[in-house]
Amino acid sequence: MHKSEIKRQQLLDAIADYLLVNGLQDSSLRHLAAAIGTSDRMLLHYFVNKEELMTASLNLIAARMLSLLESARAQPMRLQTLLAYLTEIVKEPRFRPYLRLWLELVALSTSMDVYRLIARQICNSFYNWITLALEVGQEEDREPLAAFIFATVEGFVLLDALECGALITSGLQGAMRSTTSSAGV
Amino acid sequence: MHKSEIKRQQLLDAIADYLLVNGLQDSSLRHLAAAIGTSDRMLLHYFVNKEELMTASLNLIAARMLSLLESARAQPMRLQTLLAYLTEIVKEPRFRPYLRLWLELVALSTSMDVYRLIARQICNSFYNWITLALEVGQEEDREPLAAFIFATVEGFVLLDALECGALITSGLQGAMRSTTSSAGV
DNA sequence: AATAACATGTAGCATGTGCTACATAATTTG
DNA sequence: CAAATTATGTAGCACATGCTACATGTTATT
Repeated sequence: MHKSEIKRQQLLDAIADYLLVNGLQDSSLRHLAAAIGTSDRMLLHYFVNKEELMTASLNLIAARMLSLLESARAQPMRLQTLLAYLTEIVKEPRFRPYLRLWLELVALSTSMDVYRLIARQICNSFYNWITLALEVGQEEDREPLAAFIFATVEGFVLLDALECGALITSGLQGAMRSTTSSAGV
Repeated sequence: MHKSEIKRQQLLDAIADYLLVNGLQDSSLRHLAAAIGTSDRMLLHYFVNKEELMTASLNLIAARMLSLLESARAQPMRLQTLLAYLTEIVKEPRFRPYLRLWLELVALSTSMDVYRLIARQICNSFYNWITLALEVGQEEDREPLAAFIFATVEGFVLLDALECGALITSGLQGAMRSTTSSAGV
């Protein structure tokens, strides 16, 4: 790998860190550059324009996120256990920044094409992860239940962003009740 | 009500419409003004600054949303029925713009203080609405189940923004299975 | 060592944005 | 009707942003 390639990767890494902490709003070239100790001039030396920079950074973030997910893989679990497990994970400091950024990506993807692709990609990573992490009685239940868990957990991510911790706790409790007995029927 | 108050309300109404269609990204004073047939100069004549304008518009949107929710109220339903009902509602054209905007509000609220308050407010409207729309066997189940429904439906909103219709359908199906039998235990 | 390729700094342009200053038309009010 | 208040236009400022031009140092290649 050429030296410039290495430098490029270092820049991307630093930018990814910045975006995870600060979100996508305060990410002008000058801000980014200042935060990682370089200049806007340099960023445009290593990337053809801002769009390429952002795409590359977000792809890196998506990749990191995927490996984070993989590192959190355990034995397949039943619906209830998996839900509780994911609810805990969602609140972990190492996951939260990624989930926040993902939320922002989804929200922005409706009006900014650049973000849609990556948001979808991360969406698929999540869904696939859940699909494999789920232990089901009948195989035909797997995909629907995974999608259901996915939605519920994403709802928790959203509530977490609003700092509605109480609602999450209560919500998980609700999920438990609704899935143990026939409480909801 | 003074004439200028009326005009102010008309402007707010038009701006609310614009925001619901175009989101919060392309909402510079000049854009807003052009879209509703006036000038940035006029907007700053009726509002002290952009922040006040946005706050007022978003409050109006929140109020509209609340009355939309009220108009969708029906007899209290059991968990499963309510989930299916809400899943339908989420996709309705008259609701979708509000949900999209709400998603954007939540995503931005982590980095922009202005939006946090309104996002929380709408959050509470939703939750309260669900709480009352739910029919439970035991009263102690109400709040947890409401929070659970809330999270799941918000997850659907998020998936809807990504145009993952298939996942929503599948997810609802999963919710059905998990709440009817002991599939998940 | 000479030359080419790359790295980095300084300055600036074009555009967009929130907002203001100053002026004039329109309307209300005494 | 005169005066005061309100509405609206035009111009522009100050700042941020993506990006470019030009120059100069720095490293690599022959």
